[in-house]
Amino acid sequence: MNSLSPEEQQNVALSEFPEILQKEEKKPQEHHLPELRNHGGKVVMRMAPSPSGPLHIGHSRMAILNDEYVRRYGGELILRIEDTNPANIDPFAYEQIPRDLEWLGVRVDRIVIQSDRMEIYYQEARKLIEMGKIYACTCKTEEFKAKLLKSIACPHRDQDISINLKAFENATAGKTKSKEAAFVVKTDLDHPNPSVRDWIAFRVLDHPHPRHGDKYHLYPLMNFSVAVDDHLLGLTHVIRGKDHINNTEKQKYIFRYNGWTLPEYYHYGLVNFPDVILKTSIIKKGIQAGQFSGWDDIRLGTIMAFRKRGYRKETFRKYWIDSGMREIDSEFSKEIFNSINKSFIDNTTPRLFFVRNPVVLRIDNLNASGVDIPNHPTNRELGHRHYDIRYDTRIAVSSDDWTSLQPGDTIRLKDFCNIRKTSDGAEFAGKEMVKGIPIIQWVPDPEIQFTVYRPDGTSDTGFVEKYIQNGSGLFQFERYGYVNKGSDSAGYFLHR
RNA sequence: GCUCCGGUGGUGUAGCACGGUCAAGCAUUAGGGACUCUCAAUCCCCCGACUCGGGUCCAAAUCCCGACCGGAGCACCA
Repeated sequence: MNSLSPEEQQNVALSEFPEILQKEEKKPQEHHLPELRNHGGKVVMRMAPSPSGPLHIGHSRMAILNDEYVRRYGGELILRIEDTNPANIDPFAYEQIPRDLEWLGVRVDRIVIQSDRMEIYYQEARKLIEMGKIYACTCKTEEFKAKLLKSIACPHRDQDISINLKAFENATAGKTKSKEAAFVVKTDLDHPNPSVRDWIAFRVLDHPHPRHGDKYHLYPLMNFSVAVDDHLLGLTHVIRGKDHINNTEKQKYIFRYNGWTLPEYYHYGLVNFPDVILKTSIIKKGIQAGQFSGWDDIRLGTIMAFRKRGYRKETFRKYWIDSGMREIDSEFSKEIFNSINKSFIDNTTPRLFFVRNPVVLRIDNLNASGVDIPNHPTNRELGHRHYDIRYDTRIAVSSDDWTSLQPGDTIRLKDFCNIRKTSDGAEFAGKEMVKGIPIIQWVPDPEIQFTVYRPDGTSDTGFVEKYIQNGSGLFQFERYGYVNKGSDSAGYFLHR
């Protein structure tokens, strides 16, 4: 069977086992996301990154999952920038996050910045204080924790509402010192999970905010502002990482006290990214120390870095849709990701020869006047490139190829001619294709030095064809890999 | 330690809500082959999994219990 050509194989299958082919025609097995619960028509969804830095590959999952569902059902996708911790903000992120999302093809309908909504959180807090659901606590952090661990109420828990209100006004007015007071949501002191018992909703913090300077002194913690916004923004479904499961439990108390309807929650499993640098704190330090060139350093796992290397946005989407929304933790597969990416680029990417660690040869008796090389093995639309060849044209090959040969060995310069290695150089060995001999890439009249930077921090340098100057974007360097051109002399390695 | 969640081939998943059509599908990787002036693409073939032990049932990957393993959270980060 294997000795037949593909068409012959097809024919045999067709005549002898028609049911096999029919079966395959049934469905191309497109992966798709499950239906959402209670999605009565339109949905309102959100993604909520903190502006500690640009988005990375991990964020892309949440962005694409949410975007996919809003596209499917219609509705609204909100980008909510969660900047209620002024100590962990990189102002650059405010502008870069929307750019990252746009590049990913995520359609954001509305941007909400939490620090612009402080008065709303204060208002909601006052309401809950008046309802007796939030109290001001002036315990020391350690005492507070210790008590909760034993399910013991702290002395402030039942103090008069007027005291709590007064404390709140003092705190918002900046009359309270950091750590001197916190505002706590009453939940259930007997809740099995100690972290859900009476959790802190606001903290006093004197740290300048990049957007608001010293205007605010009392900041909501994530669980409070998220709950309030999820309701006020009309969220119908929330999709986020499993690390938020416990937060969901806490947030539900705010919904319950206000009589608000809960959104449907989904939590996808955590993804482990081996060998990918994602932590913004590490990246920041590295950039400051000059170890990384910036947020788009190709050694990083940021969206900017993937983009710089030439990945297609479609790859992110397909990868995350394929991964689904299961709650199991998983490992990011670079192999699958790259394979998906290749399927998007292969047919439209022009080929070029690149010889790293080059050896420049003069070929004795070179008998040719010119050569045309196709830019793609099957896609004719990409045309071809032409070189004039003289008897003394110098030719570069990769030493990786050349040094493995013995004098007398013959190889073929792809799409051109055969050469034979001699004791001190090379000689012409005919133009006709000889089956079975190795075929290598080559560069005539080598002039253009090119360096390929690789994501592992290494680089390769050699000669590339001069036609690199005529194009931009992606090339496939034959037998080497895909490279995204940065300039006429350097580029970034994408994948094989 | 406590709380919660989860365990399908090397990797990513489908199936599990309503047990039989699943001696388990797809993709990727590894291997073999066809084709090919790339060690690419394409095509064909092939290796490979329901964590374990009990239970319910005519029938369990699917339901129940236990064990084991893994993950997350554990309070002034998001």
